[in-house]
Amino acid sequence: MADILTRKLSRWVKFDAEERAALARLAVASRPVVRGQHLIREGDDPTHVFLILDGWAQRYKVLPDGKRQIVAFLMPGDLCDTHVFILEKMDHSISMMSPGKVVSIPADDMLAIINAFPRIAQALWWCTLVDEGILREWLVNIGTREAYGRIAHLFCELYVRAGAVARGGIGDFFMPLTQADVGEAVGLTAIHVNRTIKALKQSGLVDPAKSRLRMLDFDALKAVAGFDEAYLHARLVPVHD
Amino acid sequence: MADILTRKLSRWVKFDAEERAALARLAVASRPVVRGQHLIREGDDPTHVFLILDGWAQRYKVLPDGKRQIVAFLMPGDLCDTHVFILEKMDHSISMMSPGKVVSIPADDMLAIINAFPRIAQALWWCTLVDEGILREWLVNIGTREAYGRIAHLFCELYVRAGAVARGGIGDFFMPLTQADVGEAVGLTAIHVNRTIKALKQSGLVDPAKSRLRMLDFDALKAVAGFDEAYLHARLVPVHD
DNA sequence: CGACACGTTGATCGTGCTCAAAAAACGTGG
DNA sequence: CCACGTTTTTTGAGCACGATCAACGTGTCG
Repeated sequence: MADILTRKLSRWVKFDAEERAALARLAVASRPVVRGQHLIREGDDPTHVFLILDGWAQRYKVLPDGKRQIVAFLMPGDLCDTHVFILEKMDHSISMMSPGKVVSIPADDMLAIINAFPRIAQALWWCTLVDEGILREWLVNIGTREAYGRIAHLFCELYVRAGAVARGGIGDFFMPLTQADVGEAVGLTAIHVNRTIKALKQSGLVDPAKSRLRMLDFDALKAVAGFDEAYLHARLVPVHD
Repeated sequence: MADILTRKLSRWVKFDAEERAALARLAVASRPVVRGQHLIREGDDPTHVFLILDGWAQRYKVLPDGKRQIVAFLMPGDLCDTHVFILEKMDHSISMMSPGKVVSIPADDMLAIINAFPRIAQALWWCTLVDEGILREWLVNIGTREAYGRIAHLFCELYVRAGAVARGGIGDFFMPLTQADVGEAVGLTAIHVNRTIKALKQSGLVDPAKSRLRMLDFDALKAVAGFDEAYLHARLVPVHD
């Protein structure tokens, strides 16, 4: 169960037994978290790194006028910034979007494993670079696409990242976003998101149910989104849930 | 001249003589580059890291329909992704926006210095985290602010990052962006950027000249932009140009 | 069963886009 | 140094995507 991190990192680097053991040791003390619970808040001094074992989280910033912008979604296997603890203050918050399980890894443990296992360090670097790539792609998404393609693109990304891609481009996966969340992620009003999703539904591309997204025609969705998954730098076998 | 990197990194970590020497050795073989010249292109296999010694560069992605999105501006002292070479393929391009000078650092040299000098490694991490913070802030900017505040925010950031902030909030600094560049960075049409800059000018906030931006009232600009520089995680003395 | 979160819909308004064109600034070669 | 082409800035008019305001439905859980 708790080897999600190992499985994720194994996409890029093949580990030996010792490395696997070291990774497994990181994730021993998991704790349950409820929906809406914060892992860390803007302004906090980060002393730990969080590993999501189960559930989805969101990384976001709030403006003085109350507007929120979600800047990332975190899913099982994702590590919240391998090195945040270098900074003195978080410049954003992270909260759970669904109940789940997380592990808090002390900075020292993180540094120790990085120093002891260069191949693990490299895999973690890979993750960091992929996260940055995702951030850039979100910028492209918000900056250049209009609502229809923008939401389609987000759905494509989540589908791939969730490791849920199935043959035939038809499937169903856990996706605990409210329409308001989608809006805050792609820079649209919840109302407009609602209308746009309705259009996507009517085009026979997706069919959102409670906390799930049913993918009806992934190829068509990719086409309307202009989705090219190269930026995810995925390799080897995807993780399944 | 070539110690810009050292000066930048010294914002966060104080180096001893040996560390300074190692950093200086990285930047020996600089080469001149012209405006528009590419340092690396999407799809390339990155084998080097680039250090900008002089001039500004842009990091961007192009969509099939020809739309461009600039995802970062790079200025003197900036390193283009300490670890890109881990990836097999660039997912974006980097080109010069002005003539300048750059250094190509082979991956091995980069790794060597990181392994030999933990404090340098830490400073580079800091840079990476700041770059990510900037990316997140851009997302917030495009996702939540409308044109006026959006462009104001970009100007604030560039002013601070250029190390040009002067007492009184009045000053003048090198900023080689065309209005089209601004548009591609913040997700607006060049035409709308033009009208919006006109408004900023008429409000007495800024006054753009050829390749320069004259800051007329930084405090007022910060106010309309909702600019909070915490995300730049700056410390100690800023670098001056 | 009642409260609250989430989804859905309508009507209207406005920011920013599109298309079109011209003026100004710039760079390059004769 | 001026002529010329190119890039950049500027302006106008009309349109559309998405925001805003205002309800109302629907589901879920205590």
